Parts: sequence; structure tokens; C-alpha cells
Amino acid sequence: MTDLSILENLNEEQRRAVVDTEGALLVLAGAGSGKTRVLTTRVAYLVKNMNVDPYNILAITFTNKAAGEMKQRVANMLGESCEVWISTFHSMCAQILFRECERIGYGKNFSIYAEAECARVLKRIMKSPSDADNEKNAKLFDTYYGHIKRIKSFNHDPKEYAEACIGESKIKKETLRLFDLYQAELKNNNAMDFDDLLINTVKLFDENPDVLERYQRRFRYIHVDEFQDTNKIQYRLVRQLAKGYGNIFVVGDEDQSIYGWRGAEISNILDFKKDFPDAKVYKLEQNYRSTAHILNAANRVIANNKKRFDKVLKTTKEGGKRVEVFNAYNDREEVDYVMRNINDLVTLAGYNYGDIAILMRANSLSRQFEEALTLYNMPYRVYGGIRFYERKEIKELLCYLRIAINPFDNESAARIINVPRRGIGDATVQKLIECAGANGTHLFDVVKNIENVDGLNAGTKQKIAGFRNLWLSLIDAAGKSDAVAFSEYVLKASGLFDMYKADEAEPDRVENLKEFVSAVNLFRKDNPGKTIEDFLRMVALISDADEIDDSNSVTLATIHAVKGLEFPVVFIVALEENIFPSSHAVIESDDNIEEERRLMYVAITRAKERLYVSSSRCRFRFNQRQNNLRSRFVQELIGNVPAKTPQTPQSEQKSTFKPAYTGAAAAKPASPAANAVDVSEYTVGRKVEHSKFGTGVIVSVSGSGNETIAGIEFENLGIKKFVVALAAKNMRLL
DNA sequence: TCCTTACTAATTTTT
DNA sequence: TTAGTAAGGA
Ligand SMILES: Nc1ncnc2c1ncn2[C@@H]1O[C@H](COP(=O)(O)OP(=O)(O)OP(=O)(O)O)[C@@H](O)[C@H]1O
Repeated sequence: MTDLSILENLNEEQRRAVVDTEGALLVLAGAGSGKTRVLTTRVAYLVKNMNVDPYNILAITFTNKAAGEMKQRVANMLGESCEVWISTFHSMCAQILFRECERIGYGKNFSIYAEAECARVLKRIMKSPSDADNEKNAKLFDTYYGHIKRIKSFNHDPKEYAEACIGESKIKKETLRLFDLYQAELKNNNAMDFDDLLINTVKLFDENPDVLERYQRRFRYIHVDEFQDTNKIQYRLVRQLAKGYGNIFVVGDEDQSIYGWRGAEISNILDFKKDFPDAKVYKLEQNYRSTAHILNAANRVIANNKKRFDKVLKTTKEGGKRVEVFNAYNDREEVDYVMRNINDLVTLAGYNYGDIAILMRANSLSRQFEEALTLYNMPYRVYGGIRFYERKEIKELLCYLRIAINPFDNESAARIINVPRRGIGDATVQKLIECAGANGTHLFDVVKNIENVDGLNAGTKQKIAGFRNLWLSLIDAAGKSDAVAFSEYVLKASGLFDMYKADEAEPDRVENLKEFVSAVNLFRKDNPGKTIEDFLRMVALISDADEIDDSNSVTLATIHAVKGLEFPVVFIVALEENIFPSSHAVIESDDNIEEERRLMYVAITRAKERLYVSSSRCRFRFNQRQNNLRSRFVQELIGNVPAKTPQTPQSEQKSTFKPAYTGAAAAKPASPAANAVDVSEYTVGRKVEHSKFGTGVIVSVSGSGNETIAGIEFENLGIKKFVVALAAKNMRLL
């Protein structure tokens, strides 16, 4: 008898999609209807009930984190570790190319360039003196870079794109010229950007039928999650692989397509039915995530889009709290509104900080919330913005590691040749690069034979010779030692460690470098047999969303970063025209507004139990006051139903919250607890014991009365700032 | 030639 | 608030 227990957690329509295992299938369903759950269960079902070898299954997710979680879930269902290939498109391509890159003319250990590196490559090209006769003022960098990136991510033919999309003929010509130079430079560096990973994999398969056949034979069952956000090349890759067995299962929701600006094509969904004429379409109509109020709000908003299929999405959770709408007088009042509600949710309604997310359109909007959360001593994490592996000191260490593994990587070498300072300045580096270009070799060759290079004085040559010896020793070490020993060696030998250790103004940097080595250590423990090359590949593909963990902290993130996630409580903030929808979308076209609206739909549908949407009539941005209208999406969300717009926010019981910014707006008698604190006791040098952070010493005091803020330095934790009046209950003076 | 200092300009979303 | 550049001093 077959064990059907893994189907127990599914409804009837979900179950049908899971057990229909052969051929092409498309699951088209709204947010929170269990698409990901269906896909995950299907993978487990194939292994457990259909006796499919896990080796023959592929599942594509949108983020590495989603891949990790899916692996975990499948393993739980199977009761054994999951051997299925589950990863993002980019990660899959990187792994395939890593093995097969010689077939398309790349060397082993090619580097993977993120946005910042790509931009540096183009900047360097545009700056090179041999290019001086051409028009290339700095203002146009964004234009050219934008065009080049768009050509690649939309998989356009460069010439056709230039003809169709660039008006000015000078720019048209220059874009094409720079495009070729950019491509050649990446190739010369033995490097690929993110788009190259996809493009080159398709190319590999096109040009090498034997390789393609091998992968086709391997992937008998192919799955793609978040199909609405795949781009043309990714879809092409899917078709190539699915040609083998034709078992292709994709799930998506056109209402949640939010990466159109990066080349994602909703039309892939329509094309799927054309490309796989026998494809069966399944619909899921039960939403298991959100309460009725939240789901209705989402449905009302998205109904304003014209380009969509009408679909049904019914709630399974009747009732719940109504959506709260708040229009603040200014941004500070908005921040206070959010803080007050978080405080009440945690102190009165039994929520944890980890249940709460503050979602926004752009990273730059997060700062005031960060400051307030710090002020009130509420734990939080910000996702988006600079990632760990994007920090300056970490990037520099990564460059050293890369040049040891891939000595052709001019870009990385140029970045760190003078870090720490070695007296090899920009002018010299420019000369070296030109010399390499003229001889058709690499920076590495020029540095290696520096004695034979003309046009440099003896002192400079000597400095470069010193760097050469370092570089050679790094290469030598890469071949000999294991990942951990190697990265430790590079950190010390490069001089980075000493340099940042001596930098007292920024003590974090040396700590970050140590943390990097620990990360390598952990990686090797978790993945026995993997090398530093694997680690670098993994690091290059890490995304914001991957770093989201379940520590008990408020999540501060862009909506893009929380795609696919869910939170009991969601705040959507800064809902103003020109912010959300963004000014670009407002100016441009209806299509752009529709994508913004889909983003709003995604934001709303992240909420399980409570949703708060807020805006502010006036906001300080770009160093000036801005008056903004409330976002059209708020009105769409409210619809005809009169929503609650509380003047003074209401909560379950009596709020304990004391706003720091807008005392007048929510004037309440100061709470006795706050009054009871004698702030004058908190003086620099006093020792305190904090219930969470342990003992520390007060190192700064500012403000007065209830606004008094104390900076307290804790062992191993650094300095944290507290509003004494609020935090005193968690502290004891020693 | 290199490095520090001071100023200016610019800020959508990111695998 | 920061990243990138221009100018002036060593
Ligand atoms: N049959 C079911 N019974 C109970 N809960 C379910 C069922 N199916 C899904 N869920 C729950 O509903 C929530 C949403 O599921 P899931 O993330 O798979 O939906 P989704 O369609 O992929 O969402 P999104 O469109 O936002 O990516 C999850 O918490 C999941 O555990």
C-alpha cells in the first residue's frame, strides 16, 4: 500500500496538482494559496511515492534562502536528507558553468561580478586615455551603463535595441562600442556578470548538444517557483532542459510580477501554454495566509490593474482585525505611529518583535525607522542596502582571494593593488593596464615582468615588484592550503588585517574581517570537501532576502526583499505619490504603475493577521521638505468601505507608549514608570546591569528629562543607546 | 607622483 | 548621509 501521508496537509485542488506528475503543468494562483507548498510537496511525492531518484529532480526557487527552506521541508517530509537539486537559476548556472566553462572558452575559476564590479569595469573603460577622443563625460555613465545592462538582462540584440530605444545617434553608436568593450573586458578578466551566467549557460547548451543531453537526461522532472518573475533567458533555459522529458511544473501569479524592470516577462506565462500545447492549468482559490479584511484589501487594490487574468481568491480566515490606515502630518509622526503600535502589539497583544515587518518601497526610507527602533531599544534587522559581503573591507579581502584563484581578474587586482597603501597610485595603475592592453596580456603578466616595462621609474618598479611577490605567494598558497588556512593567510599577508586593526575610528572593520574567516570555517564544516572556490561562488550570489533570519527582531525591508515571505503583522509605510508609486512610474507609463500596484499587492498579502498602512503629508528627503499626496493605492485599498482612520491610535488596552518626536500629537500624561526614573543617576562612568545585554558602562549622556539618552558600552556588544526613561525598567545601576 | 582634505551632487526596486 | 572628485601640500 502506498503511503499518502504527505498529501494530508493539502486541500483537494492542491492535491490534484501534486499527483499529476507527468507532462507540462502550470499552476496559476493568487497570493498565499499554497503554490510553494504544492511545489515542495510534489518534489517529495515524486521521491517517496513515485520512486523517482532525487538525482533526477530539479527545483528552481527565487532566492537562495527559499531554496534552503525547500530543501529542509522536503527532507522533513522524506525523513532523510534531500538530494534533490534545489537552487536559484543563477546558482544553478554558476554550478553548471563551473564544471563546463572550458567548452565556451572560459577558464576554470572564473570570477562572478556583482553590480559594483561591473560598474567599475565600465568606468575604467570610459576613463582610459586611449579612449580620450570620444565623448564620455561622467554624466553619461549612467546612460551607457543602463543601456548595456538592459540589453543583457532583456536579452536584446544590441543593434536592434540601439535602433529602437536610443534616439540620439551619437549615444547609439557609443553604446554599441562600449557594449563590445565591456563584454570583451569581462571575458579578458575571465569574469561573468549575473546575466552572463544565464546567457553563457544557454550558449553552452546551444553549442554543445552532448552537454545539453546530459543535463536533459538528468533532469527528468523540472520545477520553477515564482514563474511570473522569470526573464526570457531563464525561460529559454527551462525550455532547453524540458525538451528532454517534457515534465515541467511551474507555479506563478501574474499579479505578483515585480521584476519587470529587470527583464522579467509576465508573457512567459502565456508563452508557456503555447510552447507546451498540452500543458494543463491548475488554479488554487483558497488563501491560507491572511484574514478576510487583509485579503479583501489586496483584492480591491489589484482589481485596478487591467493587464491580468481575473481570479478567485477566498479566505479561510473570516473576521480578524480591520486594516488600519493612518495619514500623518509629517514623517516623524508617522514613525511614532508605527513605534506606538509596535510597542502596543508587543506589550499588550502578545506579539513578538519577530512577528512584525515594516515594509517600504525603497531602502532609503528605512533610516528614520532604524533610528526610532534604536531609540526605543526595540530589536530590529534591516534587509537591503549594503550586505555583509558588500562592505569595503570584505570586498577588498574578496579581491585578494579572487586574484589568487583567477589571476586574469584585472578588475580585482586593480582595486586592491594599492590597498593597503603601497605607493602605487592611480596614474601608475592606469599605465600598467594600458601596457597589458597593448600587449594583449593581463595586469598579472605586466606585474610579473615589471622589470621589463618601460616608462616607470625605479622606485615605482620596486614597489610593484613587492606587490608581485605578494601576488605570487597568494597563488602558491591557494594551491596548497585548505580554505580556512588560505583565507587566514591572505588576510594577514595582504596587510589588510593590520591596516584595519590600526584604524581606531572604525573598529567594526577588523571584526568583520574576522567574521569572514569564521564564515569560511563554518562553510567548510557544513560542506565537507568544498573549496574556497565554492565559497566565493556562494558569496557572489548571496542576496538580501537570503540574510533574513528568524531572530526575534522587527524586520525592516523593501517589499522586493520579502517576496514569498509572510508575517503576522505588517506595516506598509511612506505610501505617498512619487514614493509608492515611485516618481519614475508616475512619469512613465501605465505599465509601470501596474507593476507598482502589483508591488502593493505583494506587500499587503505578506500580512497574516494585522495590516497597518501609513503615509505622511510632509517628509524630509534629499535634504529638503517635500509635500506629497497620499498614494492612490491607499484609496484603492479603502474602497467604499469606511475604514478606521484613528486620530489617536487605538489599541487593545491603554497604550504604554511615550512618543519621542511628536509629544503634542499624542499628548498623554507621562507614564508613572517613566517619571519614577531619576535620570540624573545616569552619569558617564556609572556601571549598569541590563537584563538582556549584561553589564556595561555609561559612556555618554545626552538630552534631558524623559528624553535623556545614555550610550552604554557592553562587553563584546559595543555601544548601545537607550532612552533612559523607557529602558530603565530593564536596567539596574550598580 | 601620491595622499589628504574639502566640497559637491545625488539617492527605486536587485538575482 | 555618503560616494566621488578636485585641488593643494608633501
Ligand atoms: N492546504 C493548506 N492548509 C493549511 N495551510 C496551508 C495550506 N496550503 C498552504 N498553507 C499555508 O498558507 C501559507 C501560504 O502558502 P505558500 O507560501 O505556499 O503560498 P504561495 O501561494 O506560494 O504564496 P505567495 O504567492 O505569496 O508566494 C503558508 O503559511 C502555508 O503553510
